[in-house]
Amino acid sequence: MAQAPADDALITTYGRLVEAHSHLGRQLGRSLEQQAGVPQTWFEVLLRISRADGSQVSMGSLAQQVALTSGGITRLLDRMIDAGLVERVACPTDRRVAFAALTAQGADLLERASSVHAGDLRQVFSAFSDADLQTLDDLLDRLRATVGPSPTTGPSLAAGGDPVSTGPGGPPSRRPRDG
Amino acid sequence: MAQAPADDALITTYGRLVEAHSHLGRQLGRSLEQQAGVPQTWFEVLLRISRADGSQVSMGSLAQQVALTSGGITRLLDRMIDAGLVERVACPTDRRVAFAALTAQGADLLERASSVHAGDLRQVFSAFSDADLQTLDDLLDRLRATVGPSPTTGPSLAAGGDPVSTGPGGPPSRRPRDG
DNA sequence: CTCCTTTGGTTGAGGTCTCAACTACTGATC
DNA sequence: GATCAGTAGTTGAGACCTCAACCAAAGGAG
Repeated sequence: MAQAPADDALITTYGRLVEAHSHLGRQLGRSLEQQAGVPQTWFEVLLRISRADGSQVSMGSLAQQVALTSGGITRLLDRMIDAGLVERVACPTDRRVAFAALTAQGADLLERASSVHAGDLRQVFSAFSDADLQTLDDLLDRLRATVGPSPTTGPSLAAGGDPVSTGPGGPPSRRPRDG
Repeated sequence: MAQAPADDALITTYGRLVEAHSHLGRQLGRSLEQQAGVPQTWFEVLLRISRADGSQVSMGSLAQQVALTSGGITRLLDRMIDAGLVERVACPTDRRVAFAALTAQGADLLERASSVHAGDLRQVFSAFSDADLQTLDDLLDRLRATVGPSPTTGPSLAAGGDPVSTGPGGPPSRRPRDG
């Protein structure tokens, strides 16, 4: 385990990121679910759709934004459609493409959930100054930029208009480990 | 969505954190798996065990550190034990407790994987100055601190075993950083 | 010592995701 | 216009996780 202390520090820094995200995510997700009745994944989808240009996004773009594979997004949307929150809209210019759009009910729920989420975040960030937040935004953006969003099986690029950016795709492939 | 722009900004900031984590995580996980043959979850576990006091951790503590429920950690360990990387060690003073410890093979794998991981991280952070890293560490620590470690089904709080960082909650951590 | 509450961990049932194979459609080439 | 490679999305099988019920041991009260 004797590695350069600098490497160790990097690993630890990354560990901080992972922990910050997982702890926050768990807490915020729980709150969202209890107070607004929406799983955090659903909220994420609703938000992305509403922020997209024309309030609709292709499945592929959505998949990238929420870090799911195309297969994953298909089923997630299926469930949300069953719940009456979103609907599939056929693309008029490319019949392969399916857009996701909010229903009135979905938009309504998003609004309520956003309010809850914002409240939670205000608490979480209560000890952060505007400068802190700005710095954090900057660092996270740079971090995000180092690696292109590289999820998915399928789509390659997203259409614009997302809250938190979009970008080119990356290489797939993976080997499962048998147990 | 008539909400205060400040709220909107917070939501977006949090979105950045989520994205930074998910994109990085996916990429690093893939690399780890391809180059070292370890799923990133396993790596995380190996690392936490090795860094724990006495190179052993209780299941509960481990569960918290990797953000899994107790049920989840039980099975994860089962798989890793099957693979010969870790072993369960009975606690001599409390027969309810099971410790996880590395086998020689596990320690070996960890060492190789750490090297891969550190290399990846060096690339990821290549555009970050020492000051940047320090700032990032600080911000993430503060973020982590706003919410206590979340409850995982079962254990309420674990003994010791600070995450992956240098010091337990207290003062903002000092990072040993050298070229 | 016995009862009872609390805590650590494991197990069964159910849910969501990834991977890989497959269908449908587009656009380029001949 | 027919062919073929590439792209968008869906679907089946398998992996992994969470929730909740459960067992075993520890610790305090009577």
